[in-house]
Parts: sequence; structure tokens; C-alpha cells
Amino acid sequence: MSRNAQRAEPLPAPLFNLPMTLASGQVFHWLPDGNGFAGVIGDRPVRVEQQGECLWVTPNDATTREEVCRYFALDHPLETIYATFPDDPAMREALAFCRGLRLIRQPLWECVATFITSAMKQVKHISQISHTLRQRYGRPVTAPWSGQTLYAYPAPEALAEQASEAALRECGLGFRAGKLYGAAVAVARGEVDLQALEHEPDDVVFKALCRLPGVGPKIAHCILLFAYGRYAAFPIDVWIERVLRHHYFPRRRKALTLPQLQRFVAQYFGPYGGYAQQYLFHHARN
DNA sequence: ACGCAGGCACTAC
DNA sequence: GTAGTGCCTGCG
Repeated sequence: MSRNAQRAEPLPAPLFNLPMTLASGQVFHWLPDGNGFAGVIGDRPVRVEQQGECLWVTPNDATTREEVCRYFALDHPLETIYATFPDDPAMREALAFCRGLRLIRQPLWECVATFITSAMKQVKHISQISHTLRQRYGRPVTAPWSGQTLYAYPAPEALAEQASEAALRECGLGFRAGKLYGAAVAVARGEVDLQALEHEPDDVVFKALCRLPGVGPKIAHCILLFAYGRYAAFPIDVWIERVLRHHYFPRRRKALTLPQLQRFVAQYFGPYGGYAQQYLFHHARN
């Protein structure tokens, strides 16, 4: 295939639902742009638009296409993953509703920071905070298709050196300001090496992440799932907890504790429990 | 009987 | 959601 022919073509994206993937509470900075979405992957401005099983990417160079493919996990074998899901009514319904929803591969720090700011917040507010942080501390990049300025997520060093807990409060973080600032400082100092953790087993990564201020079990599992590609990780928030109790432990006298639920989901949902969780989560919220 | 581990509720952030 | 506080319970 000639270079020109390839550049003119959209990315094949069978069994993919872009709007649903972007609306499922994984990432919070993409903005609607015509019939597509505009955002930043790492520090690369990108516009994506889905038409059937095709994904139109702008700019459409080889590197960007590769980044988009990786970011949206177009290589995940969804049918194979679905085959590992337990066969029960709740899971069947969620799967029917969410087909094509993919687990995005997020940059490490961006994921850590975003989820620290997400504690007890609505999607709308998380999104607003993300944009404010980007505008004030992130690197500006120009979108080649429109000339508009977009912003990369601020690096931990940028927050540690240019911001302060007080300054972050001004971004609408509330009590999360101290947590995010503390985490940025810890990562900037190398007290927690996010990159190096990629080679460690799940439990080691989990414990290391929990050392960061503002990161507890739920957020650590989100980071494991959305940034480290540990698909057995199963974040349990109030929505999922409700789903689990309702569908798997109906009218049970004494409620199960979080650790008990965590043990249950680990063995019941298996190696792609995180995928199952995301489907149950998104379905429950819609 | 006394005391420390850890399970659990409560609350400020 | 996280994290620090304080009380209750159980085993030794």
C-alpha cells in the first residue's frame, strides 16, 4: 500500500463505540467537535470522528494513527474478552448495552491526577477541573485542523513547581487540592516511580499507588485498570456496589464489607473483571 | 482480668 | 473517596 493511499484512509475500528467510550467516565477532557471529538493524547492534539466501523483521525499521519489506535485500545480482542464474562442476567444486559465500549489506555500521571481529583465529584465537575488545570499549568499545543489552542495535562513537575495547594484550590479542587499537590510533589521527587511500576505485579503497583496522598483502594484500582492495563482490577464505587448487592446478593441481611465484595469480584469476574466492571458501571448509570 | 490487633463507624477534608 | 480518630470486640 502506498504512503498516500494509507494516509487517505480512516482507521478500521470494528466493534467500537467512540461516543460511549468517551462518555463512560474514564477520561474527561474530550470536547464535541462537529460529529466528532477534539482532545489531546499525551501532548498530541487529535480530532477523531467515527463513521460506522471507520475512525477518521486528524491529523492522519502514521504516528498519530498509531497513538489513536493504542489510546482507544482498538487492538483489544473484545469478543475474546466477552467470552470470559460470567453468564448471568446482569452481565448479559450490561454487555448488550455496552458492546463496543473499550478501556482507554491513559498516560500514567494524567490518570493518577485525574482520579485523585475525581473523589466524590460529578463527571461535569471533574471535566471542568481537568480543563482548568490544563489551561493554567499544561503545555499549549495548536490543533492543526482549526488553529485553536489545546492543552496537554500538566506534568507532575509543573504542578509541583508552579502551583501550590492554595493555587490548586483556585482551580475548584476543594479538599482535593492538598492531595493532588502532595501527589505531584511525590511523583516529581521520584518517591513513587510510575514508569518503573509498569514492570511490577498488580499487588506491588497497587500498594505503591496507595502511598500517594488521595489514592486509596478505589482510585488505585481505577489507575491499575485505565493506565496500567491490569484488566483484572475492579474499582468498587457506590454505583458498582449497588449493582453488586442488588444483582448478586439480593436481600441479604447484613451487608457485605468492601473487602468481602472485592474478594468476590476477583474470583467471580475473572481476568477481565475490570472490563466487566466498566460495562456494569456504564449500564447502571444509563 | 487486662491489653493489643483489627474491624467498623464516624467525620473532616 | 480518602484518611485520621476513637470505640468495640475477640483472642490470649
